[in-house]
Amino acid sequence: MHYEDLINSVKQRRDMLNVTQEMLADLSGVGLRTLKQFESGKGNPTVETLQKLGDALGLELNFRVKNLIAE
Amino acid sequence: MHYEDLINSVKQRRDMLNVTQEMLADLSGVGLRTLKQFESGKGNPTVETLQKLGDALGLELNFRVKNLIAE
DNA sequence: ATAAAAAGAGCCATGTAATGCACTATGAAG
DNA sequence: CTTCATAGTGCATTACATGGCTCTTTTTAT
Repeated sequence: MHYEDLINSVKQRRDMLNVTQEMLADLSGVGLRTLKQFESGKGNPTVETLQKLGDALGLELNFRVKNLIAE
Repeated sequence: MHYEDLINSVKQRRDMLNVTQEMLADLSGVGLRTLKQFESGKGNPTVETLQKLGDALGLELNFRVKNLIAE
């Protein structure tokens, strides 16, 4: 999963739940500015930021073994 | 997946591949100091750092929808 | 027991993530 | 076209992640 996929996971999930950036910022405890930067692809967030967002959205961050065959 | 699970994913995978911290630091392009901090649970790495480590170990970072029932 | 390898920690400099505030851009509804 | 909600950007500040160096601790092998 590339970085953009992480971004899209958050965006899509947020849209699916009908939550605005402002609401998600409040719910997750992540600053609105930080969330905006993340979603617009500008940042290099820390794992803590990702986990806060994930927690608020019911997503969990994990490492998966890559499938080398079906890239 | 909690933060410790991310750490353990890297440690276990590194051990499985018989790679030292020093080797992984070189392979991934992550500083040895940073890797040591991460594995010893001290840090709050950026997603870039996690992805570099993942790339070198054949792991990919992703968001999964949480299963609320079987926590 | 001891030596070598690997892992962890302190110190420090540099870069940048996080954040608030104010402003702009985009988009939808009237 | 205007208005309102939502999303994106510039700027400045603070906090901390990164990474090299050195030293200590732990683990492993002989």
